[in-house]
Amino acid sequence: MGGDQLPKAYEPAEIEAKWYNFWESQKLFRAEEDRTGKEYSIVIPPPNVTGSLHMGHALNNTLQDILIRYHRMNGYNTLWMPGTDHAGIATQNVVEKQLALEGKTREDLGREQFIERVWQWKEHSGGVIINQLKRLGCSCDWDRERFTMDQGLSRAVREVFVRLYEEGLIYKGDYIVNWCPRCHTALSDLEVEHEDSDGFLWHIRYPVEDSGESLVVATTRPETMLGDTAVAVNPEDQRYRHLIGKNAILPLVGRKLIIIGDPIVAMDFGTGALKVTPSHDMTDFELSRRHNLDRVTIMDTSGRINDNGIHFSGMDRYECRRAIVEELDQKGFLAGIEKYKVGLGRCYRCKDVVEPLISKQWFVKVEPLAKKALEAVETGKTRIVPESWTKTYYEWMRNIRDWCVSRQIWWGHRIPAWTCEDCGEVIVARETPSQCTTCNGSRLVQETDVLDTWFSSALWPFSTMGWPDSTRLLQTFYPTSCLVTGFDILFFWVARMMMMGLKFRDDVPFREVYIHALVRDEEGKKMSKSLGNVIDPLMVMDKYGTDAFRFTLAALAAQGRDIRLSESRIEGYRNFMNKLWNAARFALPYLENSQGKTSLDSQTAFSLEERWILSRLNRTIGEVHDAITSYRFNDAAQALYHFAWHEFCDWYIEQAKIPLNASGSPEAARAAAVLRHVLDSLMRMLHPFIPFITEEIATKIPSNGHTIIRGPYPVVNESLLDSEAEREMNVLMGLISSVRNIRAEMNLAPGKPLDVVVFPSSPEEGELVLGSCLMVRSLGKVGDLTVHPHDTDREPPRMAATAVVGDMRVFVPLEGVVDPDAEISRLEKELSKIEKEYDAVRRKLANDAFLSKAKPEAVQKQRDREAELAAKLSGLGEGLTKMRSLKSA
RNA sequence: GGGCGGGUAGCUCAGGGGGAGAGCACUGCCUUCACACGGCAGGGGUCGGAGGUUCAAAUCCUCUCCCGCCUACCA
Repeated sequence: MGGDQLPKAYEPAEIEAKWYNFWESQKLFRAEEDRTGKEYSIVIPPPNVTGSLHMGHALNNTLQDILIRYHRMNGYNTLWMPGTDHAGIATQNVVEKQLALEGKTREDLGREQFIERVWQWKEHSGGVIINQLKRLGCSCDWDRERFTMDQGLSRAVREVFVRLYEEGLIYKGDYIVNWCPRCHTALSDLEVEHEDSDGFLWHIRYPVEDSGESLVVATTRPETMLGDTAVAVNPEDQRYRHLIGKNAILPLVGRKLIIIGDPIVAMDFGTGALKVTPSHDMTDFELSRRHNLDRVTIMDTSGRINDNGIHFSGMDRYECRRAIVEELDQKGFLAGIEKYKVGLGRCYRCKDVVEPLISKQWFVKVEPLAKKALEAVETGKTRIVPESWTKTYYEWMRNIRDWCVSRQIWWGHRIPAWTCEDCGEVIVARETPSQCTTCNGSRLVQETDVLDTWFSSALWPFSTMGWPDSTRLLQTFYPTSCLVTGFDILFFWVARMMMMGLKFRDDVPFREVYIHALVRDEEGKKMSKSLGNVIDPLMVMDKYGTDAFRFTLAALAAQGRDIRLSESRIEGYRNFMNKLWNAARFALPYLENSQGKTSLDSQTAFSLEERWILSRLNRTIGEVHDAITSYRFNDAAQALYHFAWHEFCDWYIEQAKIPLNASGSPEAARAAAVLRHVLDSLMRMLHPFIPFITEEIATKIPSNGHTIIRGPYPVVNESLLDSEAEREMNVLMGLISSVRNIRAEMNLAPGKPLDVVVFPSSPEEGELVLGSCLMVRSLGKVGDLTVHPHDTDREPPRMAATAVVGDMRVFVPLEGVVDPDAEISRLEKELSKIEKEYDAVRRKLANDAFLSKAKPEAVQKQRDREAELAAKLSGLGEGLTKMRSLKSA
């Protein structure tokens, strides 16, 4: 034995690298598109090419890998489709920052050169995150890696755009959109982050023409008054209704503003009068459509006041605000200022304050698409887990608004639309047209806008599989089995994939969506670079190993709750890895010749301890299976942790040392066979969670072959479930624990053997203890173990510590060893605890209402408990009485 | 304004109508031939607050107070 020279502590680094290289080089992650049978597929939420692995990725991809590895081991033809997203604005910003360091702007380079530069950057450092995913152990089918801007996906994007356009589901028009003055592009509603910030509500007096009256309006953005074209009041408002139809005069500018009545105006907010600035406010834009109002744009795309801004023109928006307020004040138009929490919209990429601005944009008409996406979830074609998110999904789908898909940036899918400079015809086509379809002119100019990044992401489940071609891959793996994602992109991505999948594949993109929590810091804040509260997953993997990290994430991934990651938790699971490692270090030397000698099917041959561990093993297999298939990763992790550490290591291995050391005996061979089976099953069960250490250990088990990555995954063997063995082991473990407790509480030396006398409550129990006396003596450090026959007169030892296990009495004779006071206080402590419980149970059983109304099982349970507690009380009570009398004697 | 989730041991979190759980931290003993990243034995909680339903409530209902998130055209 001991041929293996395993290090005492598990050292992950080398083992992780070794196995990942092996798996990848042997193509063990490969999906077989031509194999029919049961399939399981997941498309990865493509990380941004700009990205480096953060906690969100780590969690997301660990969970996917668990599902993928689990199904692969269970014999499924498994596809995990990997890839990255071009991340339009984000990536463009990164490269622009690099240019800024060289003192250049993208305009200096020009569009073509700039895009070339982004591609260079992408080729050069865009793969970082892929390597980090490999480091995490992700078993993606890397040969199929895709990129949202590669040729195939670009083709899919154009195909979708053209078809939607042809069906009238894409249109172009002047609308007010969220505009980022820093990124110089429109943003979708979703790309705007809202926050409350300290601000003011300014009250401004607008004189009413031909009357001595004036209207006071309230606004948080006084600078926009330069673009006012109306004043609105609620038609029900008695204060103002007589003014409707008259004109107000815009201070400083002198423009006439029609006073309109519209129910949108809240009478109880501010002054009840609303200044209307159609070009710079979403609500006001709506009002202008309803009431046919003029629109005056007073700001340019950088947030500066334009030529319509009289003498304020050229000012920055905030500079203008200060100047206007000052001038209004000077000229007596300022009626008041109050402090107010203003809702600000910020660009989700650069955090600059978004400006509502009118511009020409492309929109997707989503209502018809949303309808089907809604139905698909309602009818269960796609199931959202946890279910609570379905409500959120419905809510959004029902109130969905058209999707602004054009972006005024350079990096992305350029919109496949051309305008004829001769006749003005707009041509939308899959391929670049050479001449105008209307006038045959050849002066065609392509649209400069690109598409929202999420447009291509929306096609991801089928574009990655070769669509619009009808490929084998699509036929085999679409719809995918599951999508794993965070709720932060439920609308951005999940909802849109649903719409596009149903539209273009006539089927849902995935049968299930598992929505996991967000990883937050210890204070519950979202981890982000700008907050400086990130825990770097790469650092964690370096320090604790990938397996420990993955197991932590799985253990914390309870449904419907955010994860607050703390390093101490990871450390705890690192220790678990070490525990597994050392269990293997112990076991492996015994397994050299164990295979084949004992069949695990012949239950009768096993010892009680073996029947017990095999039963517990199979129950755990069942629990883990249930947990994984219902996305309760934390339950699976906990069941495995508990079984491995507190059943297998703490009890089974400790006990197995006895037969194993009787080398050459049949008991030794059988114990080795069981040890081998349990260790092997445990590694296989754990493999989806912690692939590296389990592969290392499992492949060291003699005759196991080269890898467990393709399974099989353990399945429950019903014939090994053994409630009787579990019950009996509980008695024995209770007995051993009670001896240990006496030893510890009475400060007896840990190494000192204690004699133990047992009064069993039945002949069977006596045989049970005798049958396992080796284990009891070894694990309890027992010297002489005396089991009194059940049916004889039994006199407890004169001076002994007492314990009760079930109905069994346990005595540890302590004549001359210890002060009775120690035993008295130990018993008193124990008794007071039990008495409290006992009283509660008796009160319950004395309650007629309980007896008559409660379920019979519940009553019986309480009766059983009462009996058990009574036995304990009387046993311990007797011991106490005796000890007291001995003391006084 | 609307919606969702959460407030359980010092910390991080499970549980979700009938005996309050885990990990870490803590206390005591132990360097026993797999593991001190360990073993054994312990201590610790009126389950945010108030009502209600029930024989029985941490768990269900109502109200309430905090915390977080999503969403919204009260400027």
